[in-house]
Amino acid sequence: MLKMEELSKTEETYLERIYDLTKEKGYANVVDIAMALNVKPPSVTEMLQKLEKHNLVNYERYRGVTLTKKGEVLAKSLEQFHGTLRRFFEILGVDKTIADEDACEIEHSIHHETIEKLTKFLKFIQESPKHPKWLEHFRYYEKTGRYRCRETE
Amino acid sequence: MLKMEELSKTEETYLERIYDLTKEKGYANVVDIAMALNVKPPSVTEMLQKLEKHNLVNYERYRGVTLTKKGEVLAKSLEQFHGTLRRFFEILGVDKTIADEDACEIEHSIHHETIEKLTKFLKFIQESPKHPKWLEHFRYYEKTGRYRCRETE
DNA sequence: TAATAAATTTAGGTAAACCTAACATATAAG
DNA sequence: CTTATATGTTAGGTTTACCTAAATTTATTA
Repeated sequence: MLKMEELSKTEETYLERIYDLTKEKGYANVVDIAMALNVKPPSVTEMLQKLEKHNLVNYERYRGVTLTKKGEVLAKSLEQFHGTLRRFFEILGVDKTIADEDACEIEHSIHHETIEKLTKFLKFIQESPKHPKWLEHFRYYEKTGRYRCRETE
Repeated sequence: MLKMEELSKTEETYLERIYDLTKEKGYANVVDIAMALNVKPPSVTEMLQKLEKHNLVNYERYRGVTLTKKGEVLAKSLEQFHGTLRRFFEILGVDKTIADEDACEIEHSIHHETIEKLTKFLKFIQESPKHPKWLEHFRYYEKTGRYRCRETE
């Protein structure tokens, strides 16, 4: 699997934004990255230089940025896990905006093993033949604190 | 609910360690906190001064530390959520050590709403009359990628 | 009780990630 | 094609959380 240990959480966050912008426009520019991350342009420039050192972006002063192959692979796997987390929180009934924010926070701080188990768990509950009923039961429990069906086993 | 927004993640982490040590020995001292958090004593002293400013600990130079009421209430709720997260990861099949580390990382970075939903979800799956069977099915799915029972609904 | 050892604090320094203000380059408009 | 505006970069500064080395205080023990 990918070695992400060497990247800081912040680097990963920038990488994802660059990936998103690149998907939209074919490249990413400083102002847009800054807006997306709620920071000022000089912070972006600084980070781009660091990302380039790590061979994650192709960066030319005063020109836009694109991801290297390595950067893209990493960004994709980050985004995939971000999605997993977000969907999981939404299933739990967390508000969409908050689910997204929390996914964003968490995706950079947990072990790969946990990511994998969570992904499998989400697939399990989403693809389960019992999925719709099961979810209804949870929603009911969530509101009332009681189990809808009492039959055991 | 508690306003945690004003505390940094690091402050919360120290608070929890102090809480643990206090439960064990009645108070916490600098060396033990430093060991538990894998930092050097001067970092602890610095943080204790900060925690005192926030009225979370009773701190006297060269003497030990104890939590204030405010600090204790906060530490308790942090620890409770830590436990919830850890148990959840363990249910998913994550290794105990990793589950604990990840719980520790996450507990300081997500919204209260998410914490609450997760807690309810954990109660739901743990107290469910179907709990043991349900878990078996997940473990089976986790290993084989297939659902054990095929009956729908 | 004086001397040594252990624990704690202070002083001063580093790295990451941010900022503002000033400067440089690129783009667009006259 | 030159100037005005956009965008991007550099220089230098801040904050947080860490560090080492050098005091200082407390505890131990000879």
